[in-house]
Amino acid sequence: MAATRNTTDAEEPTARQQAVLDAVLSLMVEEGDRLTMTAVARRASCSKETLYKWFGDRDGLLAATVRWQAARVRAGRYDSPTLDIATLRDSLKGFAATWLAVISSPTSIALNRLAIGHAASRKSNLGGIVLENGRFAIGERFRPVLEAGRDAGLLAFEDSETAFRTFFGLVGRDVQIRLLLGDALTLAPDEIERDAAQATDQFLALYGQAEPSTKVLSARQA
Amino acid sequence: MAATRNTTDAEEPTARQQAVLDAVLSLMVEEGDRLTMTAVARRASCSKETLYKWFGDRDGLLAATVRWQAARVRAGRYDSPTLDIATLRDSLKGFAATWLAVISSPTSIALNRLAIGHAASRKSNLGGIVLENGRFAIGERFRPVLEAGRDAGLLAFEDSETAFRTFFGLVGRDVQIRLLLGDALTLAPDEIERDAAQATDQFLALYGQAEPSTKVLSARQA
DNA sequence: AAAATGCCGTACCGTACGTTACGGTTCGGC
DNA sequence: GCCGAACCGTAACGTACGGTACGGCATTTT
Repeated sequence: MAATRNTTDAEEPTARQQAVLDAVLSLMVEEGDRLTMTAVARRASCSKETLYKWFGDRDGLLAATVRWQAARVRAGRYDSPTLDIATLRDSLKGFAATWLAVISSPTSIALNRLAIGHAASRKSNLGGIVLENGRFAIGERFRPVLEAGRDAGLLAFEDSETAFRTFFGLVGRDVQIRLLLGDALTLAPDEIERDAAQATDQFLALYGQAEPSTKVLSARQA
Repeated sequence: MAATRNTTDAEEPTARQQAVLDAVLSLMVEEGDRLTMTAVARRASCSKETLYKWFGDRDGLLAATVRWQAARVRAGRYDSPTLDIATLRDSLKGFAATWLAVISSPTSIALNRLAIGHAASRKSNLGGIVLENGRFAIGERFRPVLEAGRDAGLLAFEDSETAFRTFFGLVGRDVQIRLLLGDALTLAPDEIERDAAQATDQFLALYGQAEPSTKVLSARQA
């Protein structure tokens, strides 16, 4: 209900158009707010007239950019949710690490800032598109993993959505809001791995079926 | 390090100025992006010249508004962290419920959207002010509660900051980002109570010293 | 070869908004 | 009753930016 447009109602952009959208992304990361149509045209070496012909108006360009970036992020796959605890843990940890890497990337930060600023106005919900391709998309891909874990007797929960929201909170904590507000928080790859592992252990301590006492202890450390 | 200005470097605004800042807040909630100086002057029944004399420029007005709202939210007190488990649980749950109520309030949403949009530009970090008075302020007030719990042998953790960040994640989950992006998520007071209780139980299951097996089970349900 | 199409670069228009300036009004002090 | 300060309401200015129009060049089509 949060998004009115799905992600497939527009055909794939041409190579030249993809170059334009990449220019928008780079400009967004570098200049943040100063994302002006003139600047996009200059960066992409195209005319404003072309921008308007291809994307309709500024909001259309931004929406196309969001979808373009979403298609790129959606690359990761997480099938084969096999049945032993080690594999499940790896799947969870992989999810967590991927998600942390995404939300801490400059592109994601700039994109979310833009969408949030847009949500303040009314028109053309970029926020809905971002939600649909970010938070909700990952939840949708996460559900089969959780339910396979439950079917294998490794996890116990009533509602997979609720369980996922807990995992989401354990993984993200205050990272996204701090980055969005401009905090100079940096996440090195090894930190991401460590935080992902901790969140996974904590999640398994809460929802795992196996004897969790040792997991609880290990989950207590940073 | 996230904020360059503290919250006490400006004297208390006069009653008339507070009325102006309240006008800014109400306008922010209603109009979102369309927060124009002319609109503020009209809403507050004052002249633009007065706005500029009192607050310097638009950013000064916004910064004063953020500080004014922060001073209002900071009202809640959480002392007397006594030593039994029931009181500790109540303190945690009270914290969680207050925080959920804050981040889901229209004022907080509008304020954070504004600050995040501002963080995209460079000048005058509203984001830092919001962080300092929101996320970091509550963490600072939370620390004594956690450490009292540890001193009483009820909690086990090495770093109180890390423990708090876990609690933060368990409480907030995806609520704030969804609301900021415009999702039509509503939190009724009884839902807040329930979610706060669940997050508290989950946190105690992870960090509590007492036998956690029953807590783990109760924390599994939504 | 000529016409057409697609696109770049740039100049231009209209508007929204931050900021300033100014005339008129209220009010406390003498 | 008068003065000056503070403040309201509004008009005016400058700029930034979304959107449009147009001339020129290259590639394709007929």
